[in-house]
Amino acid sequence: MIEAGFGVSIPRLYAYHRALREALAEGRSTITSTELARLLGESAAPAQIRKDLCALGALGRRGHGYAMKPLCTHLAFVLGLERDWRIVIAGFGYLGHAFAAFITAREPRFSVRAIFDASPSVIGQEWQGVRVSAITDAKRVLKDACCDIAAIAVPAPAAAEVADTLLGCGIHAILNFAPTRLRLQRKNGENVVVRNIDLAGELSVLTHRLATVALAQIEEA
Amino acid sequence: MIEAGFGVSIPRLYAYHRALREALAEGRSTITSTELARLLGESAAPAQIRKDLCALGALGRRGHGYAMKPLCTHLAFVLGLERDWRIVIAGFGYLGHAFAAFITAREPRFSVRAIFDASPSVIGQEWQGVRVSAITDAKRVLKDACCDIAAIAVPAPAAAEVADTLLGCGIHAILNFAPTRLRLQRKNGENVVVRNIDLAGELSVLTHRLATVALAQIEEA
DNA sequence: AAATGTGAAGAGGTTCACAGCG
DNA sequence: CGCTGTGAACCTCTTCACATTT
Repeated sequence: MIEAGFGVSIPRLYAYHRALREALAEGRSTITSTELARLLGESAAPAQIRKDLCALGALGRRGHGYAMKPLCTHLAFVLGLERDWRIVIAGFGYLGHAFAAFITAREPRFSVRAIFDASPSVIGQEWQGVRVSAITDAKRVLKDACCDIAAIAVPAPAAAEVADTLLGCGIHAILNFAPTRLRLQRKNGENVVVRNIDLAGELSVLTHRLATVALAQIEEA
Repeated sequence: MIEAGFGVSIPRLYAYHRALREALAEGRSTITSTELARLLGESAAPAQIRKDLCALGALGRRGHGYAMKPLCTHLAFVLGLERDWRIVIAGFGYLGHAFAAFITAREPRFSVRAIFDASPSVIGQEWQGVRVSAITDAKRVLKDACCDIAAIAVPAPAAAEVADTLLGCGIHAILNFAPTRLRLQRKNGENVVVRNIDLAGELSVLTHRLATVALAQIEEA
């Protein structure tokens, strides 16, 4: 029914979903592609929105626009956001902490069920009722916690090994904050999803632009 | 000399730079596009690397490969990483803290020079010698601190206003962690560069894939 | 012989423009 | 008449294949 590579960008669908959720709170019941585009800002084109939504099945009424509530529900379904998800966090420094706090506060359908850290001073502590364990206990802890998604927020050198351990425990989705492209040996054909969040890489885009603009201005003068 | 949109992806250049820096530590002095691709993992193709590097000016020797040190230096120059950069952090919760700790520990050329927060209990505290101020003091604080790049780690509703304030104080580059696409009124033609880091959006890519795979398996059976 | 530099082919995603419906 | 749905044009980025150079 729903294919993986059907030419729609998932982050974009998520943006639609978020905008709709916010607009729904204001009591509107129907919306056009043009209005939705305006909500999303300059980056969005109406034609793009129509094409995306159309790819999920015709959800609009010509001449009227889209019924917001069904659309929002359907987007949530496609994005997998109508389910609850259990998260394991590997690396409970500031970043792991920040991520835990973020999803707990903001995304009610995500819950942190397991936490790992390498530091003996952190192991044994509790966060919101979840005990921090050593990664060597991963197998035992995850058998009970039954997590779907892992967030890796450990130092770069440890990331690859931690990722392999987690995959071995049945994790199939990874959000990787460590500044390394994880190269996972995709054993026995299981498919694993990884998203990398590369802070230093993003920063370098900014510095590149700043440096380039500065150069251009010098040249101009 | 260096153009902005010359068909090269900056994150990719940054990945090359990082890989080279790591490889340099091992004492090699020359590297081929194929070897570099192997260092980067499955995502990289030798032809792509050659094309990218070629676009920066011919830096290799046919039959031999690329001299690593000059290449690394040149990449750093293009990325703007040979300069020092001053960072202001808006929002000093876990995420702001995590970002501050990350760049301080890992990126010697980036330094946190100003911190803002809305909470009275945080304002007045110090972090590594930097005092946390109220955003209302932005003008005064930033006049002294002279920052280049802002990281916005405040709650979504506050993000747009904070961003505008910072732009008004001469900031031209923003790393935005708030789950909102910032719509900046680009006043008087100044160009501002924004990178969004959308944790919830990245998560939704994972949930989408997990949900889709689960569906496919049900269908199979 | 070996690996770069690069035009040409290809793939993927975006925008256009208009037919089709309500 | 208004807005969706959608094939076609378009554009950007990636991959291929080979001429070129050391």
